[in-house]
Amino acid sequence: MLDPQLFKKDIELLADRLRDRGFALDVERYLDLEQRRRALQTETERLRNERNTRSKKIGEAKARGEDIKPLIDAVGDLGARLTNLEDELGIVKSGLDEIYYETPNLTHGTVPVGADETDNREIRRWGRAPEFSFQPRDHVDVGEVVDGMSFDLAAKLSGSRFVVIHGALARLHRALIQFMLDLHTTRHGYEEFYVPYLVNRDSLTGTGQLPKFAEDQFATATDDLFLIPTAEVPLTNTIRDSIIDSADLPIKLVAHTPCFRREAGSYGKDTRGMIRQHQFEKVELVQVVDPRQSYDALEELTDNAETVLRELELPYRVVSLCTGDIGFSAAKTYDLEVWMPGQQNYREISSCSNFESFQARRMNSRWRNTVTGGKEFVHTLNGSGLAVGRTLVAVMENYQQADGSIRVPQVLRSYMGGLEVISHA
RNA sequence: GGAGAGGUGGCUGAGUGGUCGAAAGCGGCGGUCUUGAAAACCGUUGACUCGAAAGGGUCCGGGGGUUCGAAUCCCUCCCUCUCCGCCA
Repeated sequence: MLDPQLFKKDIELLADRLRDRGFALDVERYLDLEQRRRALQTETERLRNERNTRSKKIGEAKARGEDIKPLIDAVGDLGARLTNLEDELGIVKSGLDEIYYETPNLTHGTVPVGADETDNREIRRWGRAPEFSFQPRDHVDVGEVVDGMSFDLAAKLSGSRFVVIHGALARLHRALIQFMLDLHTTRHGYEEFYVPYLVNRDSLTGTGQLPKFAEDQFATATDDLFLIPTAEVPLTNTIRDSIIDSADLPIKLVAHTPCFRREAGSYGKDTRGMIRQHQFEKVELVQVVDPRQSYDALEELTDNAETVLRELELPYRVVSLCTGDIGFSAAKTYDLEVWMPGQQNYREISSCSNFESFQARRMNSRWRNTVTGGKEFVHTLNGSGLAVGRTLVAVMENYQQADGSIRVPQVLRSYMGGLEVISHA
């Protein structure tokens, strides 16, 4: 949520800035609602004041033992008028809330302006694409050769966009998780968290998935709970409705969780393999910081995620998402894209964002500024460190050998009982 | 799932229809005393919101209701605790 003052002070300027990211702010509707809100609120508060004053007088008169009947009669239909006004005000306010909660964040000045992903800016590249003396397979074929991955079996159990992994490949998948968690907790200063995978409406609203993106969430039928689309939701919401001591900043959290996404509207996209699944594992990094440090924190967090790829010796590039491609809640986002030999292309494997105070305002998460003494909104950040399923895919494709076997990356061997090559799951 | 007890300010906790945004204690802040500190004593101390200010409004788990008036009464949901049942 943006600062409502931005709407009040100069709505046209705001609308103009939001246009960069392809969002059409309904200025007319806002102005109409805000004008009515003002009038209704003033009148409602005036009537409440009158009711409060009269009621207090009745109480005083009763205490003195006077006849209060005439005073009660004099109140008349004040209560009914007030109820009507309050109802009307409530409707206008929920209209305004809709605007506030469904308006995306403003982007940072360094974010490239553009319409779609073709306007994203490449920041840097690391590593060199491996050269093969044979035609490299994609991960589906590699998985078939080592017999460790089944989409048919998953379809029988659940449907499309699921996978069953077994044997040594399943262990490799688990090794990636352990490796990532150990790296971030021992070298990057994050505290490991175990969190619920089902969260309530308030949590999803806090981080920005609701109300606008309800169709992307898996919801339970009888309880108002949702499967988390990312550990960002439970991790970031740990600071909801709280005031943080400045000495406790920055807060750096990491968790491994499954992530559940309906992938509504991506029916024709990435249907082959395990690139886009309804369920996947992710190790997520979250930082809560002093607003003055949030852009330094974004660089640090991005580097934390990159370190995973460098340690795994997977070639990648860093891309700054443009205004037309950046997510709803983010002020600035770096995507990490890993080289996929099977597709001869870079594919997103991590997304690192600074949300500035957008989530903090929704969550009412503040810190006590020791200099000014005031309570101010914190800045929140998060990033995948990394998406485990896609990392498995990247390892399978980059480490494949002519016979279809997979070399185990050096840093993972201790997690694999010393295994160096997976030739059959 | 069944039975019961609760949810009040940073914390503990009083308050069962009216001058209650709320006693008291603890904690915090300021002061007196002290070389300094502790103790003691005195004072002070909730949040949000509208307003230039004066001042107004809202908030006693969430939502709804009764009433001129609700922390207090009623309904409903959520959460915590105790006992029983079930269970990884």
